[in-house]
Amino acid sequence: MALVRRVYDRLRAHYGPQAWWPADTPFEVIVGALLMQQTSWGRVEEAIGNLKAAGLLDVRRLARADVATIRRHVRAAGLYRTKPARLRSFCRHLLARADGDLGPYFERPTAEIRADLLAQRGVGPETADSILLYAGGHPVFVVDAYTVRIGTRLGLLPSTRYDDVQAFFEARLPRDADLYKEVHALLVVHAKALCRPRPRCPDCPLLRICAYGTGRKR
DNA sequence: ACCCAGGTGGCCC
DNA sequence: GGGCCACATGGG
Repeated sequence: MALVRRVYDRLRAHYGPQAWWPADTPFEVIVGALLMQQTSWGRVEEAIGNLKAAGLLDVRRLARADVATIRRHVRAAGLYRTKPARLRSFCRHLLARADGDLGPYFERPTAEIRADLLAQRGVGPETADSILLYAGGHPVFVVDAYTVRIGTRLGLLPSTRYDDVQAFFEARLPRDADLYKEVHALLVVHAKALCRPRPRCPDCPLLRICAYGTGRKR
């Protein structure tokens, strides 16, 4: 049986269903994705909470707000000299491109949307794919540092380039957005729990799969 | 006092 | 193409 599938089954059995991304609306997912870079979810949650409390968690409001005002609310998410401006810039793009309406925005071929997202400042492959998958429901597999860490530790990845890792997983899983969401979420949860930079292997659910577990692969 | 975090863009060879 | 580096806050 395919290894990737087995990894998923074990993680799922160990950690249970994840139901990511935590957000009330697709727009909130987008804001979260733009803020999430190189910080922890708690900081993003705080930033989004601040925006929400200020009535700013809205495409038009954010598109019109002062960068300084946005910065005040999202400061805790770090990188405050880049993120606020990029957030506003992205909102302006959504207005120009789809009148701020995400329904139509996501009703195009995946590759087209992805190219459009990647053209925005501050949107790289992971952010673009997170938006596609978790806000738009498009079946693209999201790769992050954890995916690469676990994949490498399992001895699975011939290349660690983003597109290669993505293609690797997409080739080994049915093309299903909900499945992609769960697999990605489980990889993150597992990396946070046990697959740290210095791994703790004794009760790892991937024990006889991971090279760190028994010294054997498979 | 470190090191790390669900990246990205710029620069260098 | 691959390999560094800055970016900034807050937590362990």
